[in-house]
Amino acid sequence: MARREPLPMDPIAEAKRQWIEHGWEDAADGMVAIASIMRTQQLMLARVEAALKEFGLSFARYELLRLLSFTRDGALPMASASARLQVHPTSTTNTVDRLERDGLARRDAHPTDGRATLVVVTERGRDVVTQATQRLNEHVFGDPGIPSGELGQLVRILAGFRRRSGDFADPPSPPEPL
Amino acid sequence: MARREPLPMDPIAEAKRQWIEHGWEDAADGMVAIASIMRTQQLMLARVEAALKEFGLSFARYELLRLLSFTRDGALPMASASARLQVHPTSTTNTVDRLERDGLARRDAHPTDGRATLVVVTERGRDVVTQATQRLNEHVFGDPGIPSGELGQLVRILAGFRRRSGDFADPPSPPEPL
DNA sequence: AGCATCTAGTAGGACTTCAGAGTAAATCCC
DNA sequence: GGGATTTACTCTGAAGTCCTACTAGATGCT
Repeated sequence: MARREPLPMDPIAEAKRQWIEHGWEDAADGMVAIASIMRTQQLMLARVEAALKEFGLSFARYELLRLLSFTRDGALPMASASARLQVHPTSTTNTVDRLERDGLARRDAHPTDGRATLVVVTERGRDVVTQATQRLNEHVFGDPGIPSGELGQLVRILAGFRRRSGDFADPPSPPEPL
Repeated sequence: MARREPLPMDPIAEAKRQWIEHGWEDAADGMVAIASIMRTQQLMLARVEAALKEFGLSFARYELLRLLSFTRDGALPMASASARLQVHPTSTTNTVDRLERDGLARRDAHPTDGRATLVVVTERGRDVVTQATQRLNEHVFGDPGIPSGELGQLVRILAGFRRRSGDFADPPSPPEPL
C-alpha cells in the first residue's frame, strides 16, 4: 500500500468507542484484539515483503524455500510442505509453480509413492534463501519493532491461542516459571 | 483450509530451534514473534470468515459495510473509506464492486467534488451488517479464544507497535495504571 | 486565463489464498 | 485378486491484496 500519513486517531480505538456506544461491551475487547492482530499482520507482512523484494521472493515463496533448505536433502513431498506451512495444498502447488519458473526449486518424482511429488530446492534456491534470510535477520527479525521485554509476553499469549485453536498438540513444555 | 490434525510439534518452536542452531540467536525472537502474528491472523481470519459465511460476506466487505453504517448518512468518499480501513484504494474499488453487485452498497456522485465517488450503504446492506455484527459478537468477538486477562496486554503491545509503525498519531492516552 | 500539479478513482496485471472437482496411485478388506 | 476407499496432487475459479498506469476533475501559480 502507498505510504500514508498517520491517521489522526487510532482507528481501532475508534471502533471500540463505537462498539461500546452500541452496547456491545462484552464483545468490544475481543473485537479490538482481533482487529489489532489483523492490522499488525498487515504491517509486518509489508515489512517482510519489502525486505524480500530485491530477491524476487514473496513471503510465501521464502517460507517454502527456507523449509526445504532446513531438510536433510533439500526435498519434501508437497503434502508435508503444506502441513508444515499450514496452508492449503493448492497454495503449495501455486507456490512451487512460481519457484520452479524462477529456477529456485523443481519437482521430482517420489521414489516409492507414485502419488507423491517431491519439491526440491535448487542450488540457486539455496543461494537465494541464504541471502534472503540474512537480510531478513538484519532488517526485520533482528528489530521487529517490539521491545524485547514485550516479545516474550506476546509470543506466549499467541502460542496459547494457537494451541487452543488446535494448531499443534500439547508440547512437552518446560515447567512454567510463575 | 481443510480441517487438519494438530501438528505433533509447534512449527514455530521448531523454526526457532533451527534459527538458534544456525547461530541466529539475535533474530530468533523477532522471527518467532512475526511468525506467531502471521499464523494467529490466519486462524482468526478463518473464524471470522466462517461466521460471516451465511451472510455472503467476507471480512473485507463486512468491514466496509460496518464503517459505512457507523457514519451519519451511511456514506463516505472512496478515499476516506480506504484511509480508515487502511487498505489500498484499488482494494476499496474491488470491495465496492462486489457490495454493489450484491445490492449491499451503491456508488453516488459526490455533491461538490467531481472527482470523488461516495459509497452508500443500502437498506439491505444495513440489515445484513446488523445481523452479521450480532453473529460476530456472539460467536467470535465475545469469545476470541484468549483469556480476558491477557487481552489487555496483547492489545497494548500491538497498539505500541502500530503507533511506532506510523499507523496513527500519538493519542491523548490516559495515564497508564501500570 | 492557462499551464502545471495534485487528487480521486478505475483498469489491468501479478500474486496469494481457499474451495470444489477430477485423476491417478496406494491401501484396505472381503 | 479385485473393488471400495483414501491419499496426493492439480485444474479451475472466486476473492483479496498490492502495484503501475491512466483519466478526469480540482487547485495553484504566474
